Amino acid sequence: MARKEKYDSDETLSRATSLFWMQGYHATSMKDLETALDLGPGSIYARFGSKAGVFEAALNSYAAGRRAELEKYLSDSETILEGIAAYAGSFRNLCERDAPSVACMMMKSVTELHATEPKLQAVASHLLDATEEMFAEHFDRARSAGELREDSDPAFLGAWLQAEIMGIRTYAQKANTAERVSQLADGLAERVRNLKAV
Amino acid sequence: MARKEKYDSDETLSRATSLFWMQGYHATSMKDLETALDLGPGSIYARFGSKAGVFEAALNSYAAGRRAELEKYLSDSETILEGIAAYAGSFRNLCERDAPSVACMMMKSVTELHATEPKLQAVASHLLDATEEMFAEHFDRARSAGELREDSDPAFLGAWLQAEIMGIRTYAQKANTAERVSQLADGLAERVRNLKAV
DNA sequence: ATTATTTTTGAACGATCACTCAAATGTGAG
DNA sequence: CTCACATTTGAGTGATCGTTCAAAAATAAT
Repeated sequence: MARKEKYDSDETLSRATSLFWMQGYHATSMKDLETALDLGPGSIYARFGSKAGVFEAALNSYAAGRRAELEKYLSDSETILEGIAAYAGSFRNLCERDAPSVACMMMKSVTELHATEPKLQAVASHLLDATEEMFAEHFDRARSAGELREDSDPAFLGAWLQAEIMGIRTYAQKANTAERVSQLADGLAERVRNLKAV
Repeated sequence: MARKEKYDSDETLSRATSLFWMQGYHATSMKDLETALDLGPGSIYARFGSKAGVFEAALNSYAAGRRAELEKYLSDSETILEGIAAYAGSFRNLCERDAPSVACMMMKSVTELHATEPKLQAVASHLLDATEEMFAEHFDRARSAGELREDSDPAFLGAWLQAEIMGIRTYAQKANTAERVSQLADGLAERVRNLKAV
């Protein structure tokens, strides 16, 4: 029974994510989504309920992708601290990536939607909190493993790392910043490594 | 000859700036502007030419305000480096301010408009560059005055400071971050002070 | 084949979008 | 008082906004 979905739902969602990530919420119209997803408005509303619903799903999918990214750096590194540092340093080539935007989608959303779409802004805010929490947990594990100085504050370091990354990614939105971005990312990675216990 | 303008042009511009700063470019409609400025569409188009024209004027006005702000901290401080540090530290109460947005308007614009309004994005990008340049010049003056270590790179420090501030201001867009923001701003001010020559 | 169920299609809705322009209004010089 | 002119007013432009929904199409069980 039942007709097949025209496209795999993951593929559909990832196209929506690209579009929203690139253009933001308000600048992306349903028409844009219809052409990008190659679906009629009815199909989109049947699956997501509203434009805001598509956005929320896209944002969650984006966050999951970023989570996986960090995990990869951690599992590829000898120590936890080195994993975090490698992740931080990975932003050195931010400007050369062919992503929909150099800025993080959660970050873009939390600033764009603050005054106009409080519910969606809250979703983005919570996802960023979860990311910060994740950073903090890894710092905490590193401390337990004796990699970090005893007087380190993992919760603060989580907030600090998130703010640092936000800074670099926002700075990278300016024109001709590739070189500086590399320097900034290198500097950040070094500061993370300098947290190491003596 | 000629009828008087209904309002002082500075007042008009500052209201437009508040609105765009708060809501961003795409989420702000001409209707919004008409009510906020208490002006008909004809008047607005006569003065600014287009919605983009209003935005550009608002952005320039915003940038001038920020420039003045930094100058104030510098003239109130004994040394140049201390002035910069005081400015950096001033973001400790970012969340308590009653500004239209905790995030910087240039920063919001450069991320929001990248894909959809390249001309306006370029305006924001250039204004941010001018700000970075201003930071760099002050660092350079500080170095010449012997306040900074000889091996300091003022141009890099300008970029670094801008990215740091961007990070804190974006982080502050999340909910319940007032305390963390204070810690981050204090930390930044301290790092600036640590640039001092030994 | 028929039926039940799911999905797609796309025309259409009222609201709002950025913007235009002719007419009204106010102002100071002569 | 009159006239020249800058400015405001606000109705109206066509286009696009997010959304709805009835009808068509596709699938799988009976």
